[in-house]
Amino acid sequence: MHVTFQLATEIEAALLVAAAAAGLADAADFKPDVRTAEARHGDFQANGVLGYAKARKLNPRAVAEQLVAALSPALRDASDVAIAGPGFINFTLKPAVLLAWLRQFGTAPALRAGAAAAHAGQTWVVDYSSPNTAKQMHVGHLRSAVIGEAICRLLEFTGAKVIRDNHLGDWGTQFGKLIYGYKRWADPAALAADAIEELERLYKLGNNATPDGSPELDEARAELVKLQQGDSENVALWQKFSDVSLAAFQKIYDRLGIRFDHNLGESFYNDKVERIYRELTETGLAQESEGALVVFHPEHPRFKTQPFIVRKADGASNYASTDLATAAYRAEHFKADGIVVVTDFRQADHFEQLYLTVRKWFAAKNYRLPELHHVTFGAVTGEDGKALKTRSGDVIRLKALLDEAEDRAYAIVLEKNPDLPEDERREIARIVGIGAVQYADLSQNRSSNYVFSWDKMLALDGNTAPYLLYAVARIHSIFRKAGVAPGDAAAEAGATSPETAAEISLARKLTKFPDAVRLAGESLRPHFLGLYLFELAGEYSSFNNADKVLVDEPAVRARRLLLCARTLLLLETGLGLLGLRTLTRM
RNA sequence: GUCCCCGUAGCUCAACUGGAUAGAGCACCUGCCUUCUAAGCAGGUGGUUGUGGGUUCGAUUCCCGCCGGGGACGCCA
Repeated sequence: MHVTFQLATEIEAALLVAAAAAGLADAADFKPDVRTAEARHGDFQANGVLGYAKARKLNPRAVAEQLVAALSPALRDASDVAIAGPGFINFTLKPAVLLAWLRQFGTAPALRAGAAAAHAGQTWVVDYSSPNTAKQMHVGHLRSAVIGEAICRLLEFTGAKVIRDNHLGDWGTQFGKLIYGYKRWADPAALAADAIEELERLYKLGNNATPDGSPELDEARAELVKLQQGDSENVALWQKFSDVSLAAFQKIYDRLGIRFDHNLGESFYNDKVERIYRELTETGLAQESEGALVVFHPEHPRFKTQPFIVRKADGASNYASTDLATAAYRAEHFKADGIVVVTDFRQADHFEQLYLTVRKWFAAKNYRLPELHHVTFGAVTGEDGKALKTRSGDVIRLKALLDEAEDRAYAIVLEKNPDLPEDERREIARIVGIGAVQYADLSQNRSSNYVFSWDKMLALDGNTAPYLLYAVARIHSIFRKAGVAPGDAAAEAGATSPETAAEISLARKLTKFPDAVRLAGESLRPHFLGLYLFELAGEYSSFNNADKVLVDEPAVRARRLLLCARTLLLLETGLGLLGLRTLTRM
């Protein structure tokens, strides 16, 4: 039997054929709207009949009956078809079809090939994490990094060439103060021990020593001017700041499984802004206002009066100028088909103005316009809704958060599995602890603020990474005991179609993986995949509890081993797409 | 003042972008380990989806008005 990766798409196509065959009035306008259904209704449901019938003042159930009568024999053989409610068409796949799908998409390459159609041949630039240099990363930097990496992996899996670009905050007035502090108070021993810690201290000293209106502030500004004019000493210092910062960031990124292709920060675009001023002016988009160069958007309720300032009155560039230059660079140099920027929601206005401007600018110059996306999330705050602080008043550092996560996970491992070797306990603690932190951000879809809580971030019960990892570990355990590798062809050879309620329920869930990946990829919301994996792990756990795998009957054993192998494949693949590592034992 | 986001069970969150009886976890209660890992499974208690209208076959979802929380609004990024 032939099955496709996206069964929903296959059913949708069959319904379109049926619409034409049934002679529906303007059948070409009929949109089947097939989606995954709640299990009690079937595997997939077509909702399109309702809207179609309503627009033409037809009885939706009668239209549904016409369509069902005209369905291809292949689809009628493959599924139970039922008309329900006001006019839904429900499709429940037969066990033999479930088995066929599981056999056809039984390997990682097969899954990847099936999913790759969505963004095949496209190049996407993803801009995420983007911390400021010379400062430690804190918990506020976590979400962009975790969500951004998951989006990268989803885009790659769905066929795109992904360019990971860390748009560092590595330019601006703060460097004058940092250089001022560095030249006076730098402690070589502290720099050697923990460079970024020392840079933070020097920045604070520099900042405190240069209050508004002071001659010290003029000196700090002079340092900045020297840097901008290419003074060799200051440029060398700036380079050193960048180097030690990136090295420190990479230690965090390594723990999160992140590696950037480029670190093109604001400094990279600093000399690419003249063109922006010129082209925005010559296309009539920008105008002088109070000495600055600004863009208004007359069609917009607020941006018709709220300016997008692309050049300051003193002639200097700002965030807007470099972001415009960045968009052009990504479109032209990387030939991006899509650009994704991941930041917290407070920058929503800025990006709305930016993208409005880019669209008009590119249209006026006849440049090829990539898809432009701003992926937002809520800010991380303390219990009081204000910026997050520890008891001592400092922000919580990302390193401390990850350390704490591993420590808590280690304590649980010691309690649950004291007999494992120490090395393995540590490895489990790393994967479970970091995974819990990642999943805390990937399991929810909220643009409201995120109130930080250690217990929430490091929760190990319920809808968390450990629950998913535990299901993975249990499946590995079964294969260890069976003495075969997951996916072993001989072990699965005699598999029959799923039969028991738990087998069928699990098999049905497995076939929904493509829909979860599609949904998460198209909407750039990884939590849809997280939700699916959680539900899949739940189905597996129920199955694991209800049906013993390693039984004597060869056909039953084979089909259950197949179900285990596919569950493992999809859980490991899916968790990998979210950026989590998995275990074989825990 | 203008505009944006958010408000769902005691708590933390879902709800496939308008679909069917709004679902999970935590907490609380009842069962299940001589049986592939109990970091688990089965079940129970818990809802006027902030609020009042509107749109329609159908609204947590869209529109309007309130209430509450957060945010952005001319030279920071």
